[in-house]
Amino acid sequence: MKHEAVADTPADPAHAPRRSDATRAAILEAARERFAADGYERATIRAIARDAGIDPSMVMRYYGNKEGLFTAASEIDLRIPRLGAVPARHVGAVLVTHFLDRWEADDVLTGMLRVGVTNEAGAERMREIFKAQLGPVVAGVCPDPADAPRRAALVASQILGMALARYVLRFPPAATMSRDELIAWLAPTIQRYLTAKQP
Amino acid sequence: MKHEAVADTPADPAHAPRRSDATRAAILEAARERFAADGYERATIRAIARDAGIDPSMVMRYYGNKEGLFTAASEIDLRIPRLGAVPARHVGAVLVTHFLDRWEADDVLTGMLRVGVTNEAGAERMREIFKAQLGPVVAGVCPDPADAPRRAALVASQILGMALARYVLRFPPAATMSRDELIAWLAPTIQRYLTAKQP
DNA sequence: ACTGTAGGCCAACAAGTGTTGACACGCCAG
DNA sequence: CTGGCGTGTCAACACTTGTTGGCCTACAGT
Repeated sequence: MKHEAVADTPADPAHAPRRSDATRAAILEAARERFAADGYERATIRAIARDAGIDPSMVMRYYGNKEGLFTAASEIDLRIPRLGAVPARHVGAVLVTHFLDRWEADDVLTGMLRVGVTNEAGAERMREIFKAQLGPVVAGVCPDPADAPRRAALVASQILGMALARYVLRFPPAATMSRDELIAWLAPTIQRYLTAKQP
Repeated sequence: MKHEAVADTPADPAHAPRRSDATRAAILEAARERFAADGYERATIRAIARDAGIDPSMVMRYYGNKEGLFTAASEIDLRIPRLGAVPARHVGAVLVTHFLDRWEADDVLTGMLRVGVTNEAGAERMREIFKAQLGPVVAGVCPDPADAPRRAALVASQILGMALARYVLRFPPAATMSRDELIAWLAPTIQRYLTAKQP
């Protein structure tokens, strides 16, 4: 309880910059990489601290415990683009392209997937992220907002499935297929899930 | 090295039945459940042994080490049906239906997914299984055998993505959607991946 | 009946885990 | 200058992990 005032939410944007901000950022970056590469259990606090070049006890002081660190490290923005501007017939292709980009931009999404599969807190985090960020976008382009959640789930299943096969499991054909070919195959699927009438 | 003669491959079908076969089976069953529920790291040998009602050291004697146990516990048969008999236009629906059945029959596939995502040996195992069991079936129904691997990867991505969303991550809409509705949505996707001309 | 051996349990090992508390340095306000 | 506080290290804790070796029991072959 001693360091409570220090350890509590650093998310306050109006907070004065602290001298330790660089360390905090280094910890977070190292944590993201380790969680992405190893999953929750095998990503040890000691390894993360070593990567960040500091003592493991600092991680505890700044983030409370391992779960707190994970929570802080897994604040994810899918950065889904506005779909209002793109022609309704192309939203599938735009979405697939975006997710391929997003997945290759950094290893945050791979980490989310690795942790979400073996850790209930990670799974809950994924549900929140997709509900909050993909849900509204789907609701904006599908015919009847009432079945937007179902359509979003279908879209998520295909997007996540491809990411799983290509970036995590590394199925040879999925991992080596060209980006354009992949888009050509997946875009119609996503398009149909988004806009086709209920089968 | 002492028990080498006992610990070596029990897969030999012409082997005399041993008194310990019941114990071996109990260990394997407990291991499958634990791996499925907890993933590789959190499924401890001690917990598996407790479930099987024996001492942890027995696991070591019969399966060498944890990885050997996993190898033995993850011999998986997808039980994909012969598609030669079904009309070419229905293979998508048949395949989706089968995989939903197979996934709900036991928790072996969920375990495979949980372990494959965080463990390289598990990933390799998944690649083998899908290549050996899904590959030939796809090659049998798709127009040009040359691009069968790509089509199989696409099929796998959608199948695994749905299993991930529905059975592992438990996305609310994906987990609660009715089986028939799910088939109606997914079957055309699989059908297209299998038989449509290259886009 | 006797003996070897397979089946099983117990206790322990070394290593690694998350986590904690005490202590040292250096900055900044008073 | 001096005190307090933020930043950081060190050493240790209690615990769990995979794994090992010794010992006991009971069955099977002779």
